[in-house]
Amino acid sequence: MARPTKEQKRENIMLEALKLFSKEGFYATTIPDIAKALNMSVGNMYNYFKSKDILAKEIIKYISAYLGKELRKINESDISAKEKIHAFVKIYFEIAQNEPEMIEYFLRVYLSNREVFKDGCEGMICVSDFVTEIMIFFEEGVEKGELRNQDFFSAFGLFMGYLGGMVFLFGEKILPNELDSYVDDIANNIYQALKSDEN
Amino acid sequence: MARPTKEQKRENIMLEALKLFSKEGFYATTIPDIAKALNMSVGNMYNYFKSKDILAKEIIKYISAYLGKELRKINESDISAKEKIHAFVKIYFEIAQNEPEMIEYFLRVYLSNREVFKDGCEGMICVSDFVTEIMIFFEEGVEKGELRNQDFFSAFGLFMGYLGGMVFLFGEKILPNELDSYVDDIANNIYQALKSDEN
Amino acid sequence: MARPTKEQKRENIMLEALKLFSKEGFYATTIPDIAKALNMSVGNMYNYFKSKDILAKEIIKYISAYLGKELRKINESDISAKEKIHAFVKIYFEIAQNEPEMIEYFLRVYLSNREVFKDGCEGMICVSDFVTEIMIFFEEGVEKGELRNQDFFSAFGLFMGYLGGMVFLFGEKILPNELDSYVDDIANNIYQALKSDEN
Amino acid sequence: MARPTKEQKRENIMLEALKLFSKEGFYATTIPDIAKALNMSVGNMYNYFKSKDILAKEIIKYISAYLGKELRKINESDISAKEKIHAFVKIYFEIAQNEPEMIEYFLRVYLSNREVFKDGCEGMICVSDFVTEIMIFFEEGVEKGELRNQDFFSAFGLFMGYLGGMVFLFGEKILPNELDSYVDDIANNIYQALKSDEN
DNA sequence: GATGAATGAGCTTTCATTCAT
DNA sequence: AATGAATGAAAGCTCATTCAT
Repeated sequence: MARPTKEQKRENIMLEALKLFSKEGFYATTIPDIAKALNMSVGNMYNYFKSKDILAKEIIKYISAYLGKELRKINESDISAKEKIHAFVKIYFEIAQNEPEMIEYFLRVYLSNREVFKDGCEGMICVSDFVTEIMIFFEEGVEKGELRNQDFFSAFGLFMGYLGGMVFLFGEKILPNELDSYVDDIANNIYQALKSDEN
Repeated sequence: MARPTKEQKRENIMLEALKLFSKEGFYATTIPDIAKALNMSVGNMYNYFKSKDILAKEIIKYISAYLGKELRKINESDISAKEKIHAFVKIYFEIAQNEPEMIEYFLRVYLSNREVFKDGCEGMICVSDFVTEIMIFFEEGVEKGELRNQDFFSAFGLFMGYLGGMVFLFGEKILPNELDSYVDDIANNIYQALKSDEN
Repeated sequence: MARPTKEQKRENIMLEALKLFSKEGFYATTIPDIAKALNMSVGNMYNYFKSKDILAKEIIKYISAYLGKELRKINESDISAKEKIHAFVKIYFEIAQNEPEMIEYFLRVYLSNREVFKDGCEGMICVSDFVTEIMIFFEEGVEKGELRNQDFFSAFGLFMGYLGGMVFLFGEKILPNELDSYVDDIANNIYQALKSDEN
Repeated sequence: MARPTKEQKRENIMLEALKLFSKEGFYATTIPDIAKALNMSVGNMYNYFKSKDILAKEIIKYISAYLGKELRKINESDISAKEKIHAFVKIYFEIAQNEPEMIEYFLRVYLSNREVFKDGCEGMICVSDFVTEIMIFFEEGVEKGELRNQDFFSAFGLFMGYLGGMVFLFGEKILPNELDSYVDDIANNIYQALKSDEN
């Protein structure tokens, strides 16, 4: 078996840290915890990421790129805005169910620990890949007359807040059913909220 | 001037801690920070709250009760579901704008630091006052035929996620306008999503 | 026995740290070392000095004030410059012999670890009490015609370098005799170097 | 271009380390720092010097040999003790001005970090080349009746302490003028202090 | 000889909590 | 109730040194 490259090791570390940060919290996860989970020495961790904060920032960029790529696929497909919303919700919940760490990290680490991301992730710098795709979806929908022309942030907040809220409830084990059983309802709710009056 | 009662002092401490926790983060705020802001000794703080975690839990209950009371007023008023939604959004954004600590605490301290609230605030125990009112609103709306009879959590997630998301964007200074300028749009979006098909 | 005041404790810590720093070196002495020598917890040390660097800076100021006070006594006495030089050398060597830490600290910690004293002790800020007295001595001697009017730094370098060098040799156990046996020779050498031509 | 011999590489490393140790301090300079400055791997450094301490000791020997050689030239020239003192001071200050690392290393690394040089450089073992020349100068001067017959260490301390002190003041940027402008004053001061009474 | 990833002990510093007064 | 000095475990991080390649 070939030895992993430095880049692969970096990714390994990010994935493990992602898991721990999202599950235990950023502050409750120590560098030794991460190192131990990776069977790696503490000192060596610092050969890959110069600080815990930098590691956290790299992870959110990684997630944003990952989610952004998924959304781009949907944006590029030749379907209606309504169908795209459904596809968005579906993929989002699939990820939340199968790789919950990513969404949890977004909600519980990135959105919450402002002090950590203050320097270097101002505004939406570190999640631009992801946000950009939402923006593209929305603007194309408006252009084609499928969506109502409202303030982008109203629409964005609806999307992300709604989905995030559901995943949060899921993570808290408050939801009585599996996430995917909500896809239709929620996609519909979002569509009702965003569609142009003509539809 | 009468000496404050023990209960009043407790509230004072909670309000100050609320401010600091929401602004600086739970972990970035130390007990000495809170004590200093209150002109109080560290040791004495522990006469009122036995630990930092307990303080954090008391605060979320306090907020839930406060917000719940506001919502109850709306629920008890004799207006349509559509108007209630508008009133909800309005009061929520007003609070977020004038006393942002409460909502910020909800989003950034309570929702994010699971490890802190794990014991004692499982599920929705510590926010039940608030959640209950949303539930009442929703069920009455459905009963009266104003709202579509969908899964409660779909509706709840929409409400709380959407509003939370907007306040988050506001807190990040990403929103180009003041929060109140979004009230109509958002109330409308929510209503479109929740209303019964007959309307 | 009365409990020591906070100021007395600060002084205690400085004296102990002074001893250790000068004997073992600044970097080879750890905060736990100092705490243990004082029967004190590591954490409590930080209630008195916010960092190791700050502690080091406070110590040099303390030493400078202490030595400055000794020199002032001599400056204020009504004796000739030649006698003052002798008294200077004598007291300096006495201190070096009885409380060697002070002079050693000056030579081995303060003069050597520039990186530590960079911020806050630029130039002679932290040793001004001491340097000022040397300056007064020199200028008065010149004024009275007892000393040659040469560049102050030539004279200062002679004084401090010479005495420092001797103490250094003593500390290294290179000197075959006790320090005080050199007092006459050295005082004489300095006087020969500084005296005005008329004498 | 011929490949450098192992000995040349060793010297290269010493010169670079000398520069860094004297500028940044022994403890503030890491082995990776030195390796990077040399475009060399950390591991390979250890093929030339078995430890950081050993490197430091080799450097002081190197400096002592270098300075000793300069002094020998003066000692071997056919000039008076007074002229030799002047030549000593001149060359010392020239080196301090043009290659300040050497003298700085002597003052700030060797003299200060006793713990590092403890084993292997006791007494004057590692600086004997240099000290020997001072000794030769002094003894010849006494023999020829040019210098007063006093304790060698009094004279040595004067020499090295004085010059060291001046270089230190220079390094601290406290001196108002360039070092060479002090040569005459200082050489004269030293001569006045050491000359035999007959002169 | 040369590389640089890996090790791990040990450092400075923080902070929730306790407790003598 | 009130004080704040004291505790000590634990964190993030560094770095001399080793070693497989």
